[in-house]
Amino acid sequence: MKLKSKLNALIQDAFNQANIDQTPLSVSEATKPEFGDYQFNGAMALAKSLGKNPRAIATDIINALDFSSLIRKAEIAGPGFINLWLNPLVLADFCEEARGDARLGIALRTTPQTVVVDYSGPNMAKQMHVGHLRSTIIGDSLANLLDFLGDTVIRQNHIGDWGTQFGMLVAYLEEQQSDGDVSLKDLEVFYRDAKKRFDVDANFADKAREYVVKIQGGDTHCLGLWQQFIDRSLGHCEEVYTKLNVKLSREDVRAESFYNDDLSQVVSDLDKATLLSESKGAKCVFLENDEIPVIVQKGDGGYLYATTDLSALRFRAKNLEADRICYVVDARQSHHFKQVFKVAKNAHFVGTDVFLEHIGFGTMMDKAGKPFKTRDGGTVKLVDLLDEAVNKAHESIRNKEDYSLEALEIKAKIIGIGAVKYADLSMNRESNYIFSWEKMLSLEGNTSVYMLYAYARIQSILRKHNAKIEGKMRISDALEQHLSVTLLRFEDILQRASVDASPHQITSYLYELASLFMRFYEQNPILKEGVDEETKMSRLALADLTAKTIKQGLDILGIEVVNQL
RNA sequence: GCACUCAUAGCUCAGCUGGAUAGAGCAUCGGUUUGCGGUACCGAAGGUCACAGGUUCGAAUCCUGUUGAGUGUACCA
Repeated sequence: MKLKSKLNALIQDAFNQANIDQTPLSVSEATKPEFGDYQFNGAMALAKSLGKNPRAIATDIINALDFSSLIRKAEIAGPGFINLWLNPLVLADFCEEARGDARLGIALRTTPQTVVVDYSGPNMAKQMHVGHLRSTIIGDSLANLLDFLGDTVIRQNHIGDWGTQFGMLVAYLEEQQSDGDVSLKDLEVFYRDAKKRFDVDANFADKAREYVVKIQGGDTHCLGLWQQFIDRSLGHCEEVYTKLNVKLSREDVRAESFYNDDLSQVVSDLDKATLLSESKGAKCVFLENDEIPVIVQKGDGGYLYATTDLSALRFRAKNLEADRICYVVDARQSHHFKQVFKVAKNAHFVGTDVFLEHIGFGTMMDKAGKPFKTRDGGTVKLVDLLDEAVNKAHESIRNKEDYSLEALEIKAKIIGIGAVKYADLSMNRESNYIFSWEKMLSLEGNTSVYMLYAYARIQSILRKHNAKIEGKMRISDALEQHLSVTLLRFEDILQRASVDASPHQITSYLYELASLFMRFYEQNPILKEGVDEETKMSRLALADLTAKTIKQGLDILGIEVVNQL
C-alpha cells in the first residue's frame, strides 16, 4: 500500500482547495505516537513565499482537507506542524486487502526497467573469503528487491578467470594430475604451492609463462586444462552460493574471458571516436579534470580491467538492453567506475539515458580499525565463517529431541546463515564496518533470529487456532493502530530501498515491525480465555499479516524462515 | 601533494528529501512468570552529534574552515 502517495495526494487536493499554488512537501512518519500517525511539515516552509503566518497556512490546509476517508483527524502543533491521524476503519480494510493478496497488496511497477546487477565476481584463482560476502549478498538482495517490484532483472557474475596467474595454476594442475586426481579443495593452498613451485623451479616458471600465451592464443590442450580449473573453482563458489541461499547460477556467469575477443575492438572504437591518445607508451583516454588517464592498452599490448569493463558496459547496454546497470563493488573502486562510466558515455557505448550506478560498499575492518587483510594470514575463508555460524545455531535450538537429524540440520542452516546475512545487510552499506565473530554469530537483540522468533510465535498461534480466520478486522487500540500503519508502510519502505539500493532500510523496518508485534503480543491476548470471538479473529488476522510481511521482507533479503525454532 | 568517504551513548550501529525532548542493539542495574513459545516484555542509567564559524523560523543533517581516521592516486583486478 502506498500510504505516503495516498496522503500526499490528499494534501495536494487540500492545497488546490485552499488555492495554494505550490507542490507540497511529502508527508513523513510521525516521530512520536502522540503526534499521530503521519505529519506534514510543509506549512512552515511556505510562510515566507506566501507572506503568511505558518499556523494560519496550516489552518487553511486543514480546513480544505478531506476527512471522509483515510485521514480521520488533523491537528496543528508547535510552529505549524500538521499531525495526521489515520482512520482505523480504512486501515483495517487496507490490511485485509493486503492479507488476502499474494503480493501483500504491493503493486508491480507500471514502467518496469531492465536492470543488470553485477555482483559477487569472485576470482577463480582464489578462495572466497569474508571480503566477498558483501558484494554477494547486497547484490543478491538488490536483485531480489527489484525483481519483486517488477523490474526485469539480469544478474551478472563477472568472475575473474583471465590473466597471467592462470598460466601458473594450469601448469601446476597438469603436473598434479599426472600424480593422481586433484581435488582443488583448498584454492589458497593450491595457489601457494603453485607459487612456491614457480619461484624455485625455473623450468616450471617458463612453462607457466608459455601456458599463459597458449591459453590466450587458443591452444586446445591448455584451454581444456584451464576450463577444468575454472569449472572446479566455480563449483566451490556455487557451494558457497547454495549455503548462502544466493540465487546465482551458471547462467548468470559472464566471465572476464567472455569479453576477451572484443577488447581490441573496444580500443579501435575509442580511437575512431577520437578519444584515444598515447602516453608513456600506453593507449589512454584522458578525461576532463582528471590527471589520471584510463589506460585501455598497456605498452606491451596487453589489455586491462578498464578495457574489459568498457566491453561489458557496451554488451550490457546494447545486447542485454539494460536501462540501469548496477555494479555492487567495493567503494574503493569508485574512481575507477566514475572514469569507466564517463568513457562509456563519451564513446556512446551506452546511451545517455542508461543509468550507470556504482553501488559501493564499505571496507571490512578488523577490531583495531585497520582494513581486514586479504593476504598473509588473518584471512577468514567465507566457508569457515558460514560453517561456524551453522554450528553455533545448531547449539541454540531448543528441544532438539523433537526433530530428526535432517530437520535439525536445515533449521541450523537457516538460523546461522540468516544471522550472518542479517548482520551484514543491516549496516549502511556505504560505511566501513568492523568484522566481529561475536556480532556475526549473535542470536540476540537486533538479529535475524528476533524476526524468526516473532514469525515462529505467530505460526505457533496459527497452528493452535487451526481454523480459518473469518470476520472483519478491527483496529481497537493505539497499539493495533500503530501496528497496522507499520504493516501498510511496507511498500513505501521497499520503494525507498530500491531507489537507494540499501537493504538496511528493509532490516530496520523489519526489526521495528517485529518489535512492535512483540509488544502487541504481550498486551493483546489472542487465544487466551475471555477474548471474544470478533477480537480474536481480528487479532489473528493482524498477526497473520505481520508474519506474511516478515516472511516477504526476509525473502527479499535472501533469508529463509522457520515455523518452529 | 591532490581527490573521495567518514567522525553520533562504554562498544557496535540507525537517524530517509533540514522539523518538535537525537534513537536501537550489546554490556550494566532493576522489574515482569498459574506464558496464545521468557531466544520475550517493561523500566533505569548512559550524549557538548569531533571542533569552530555560517545559512534560517528551525541544523546531527546543508555550506566553509580546522583536527583526526580510512581509501584512491596510469600500465594488477
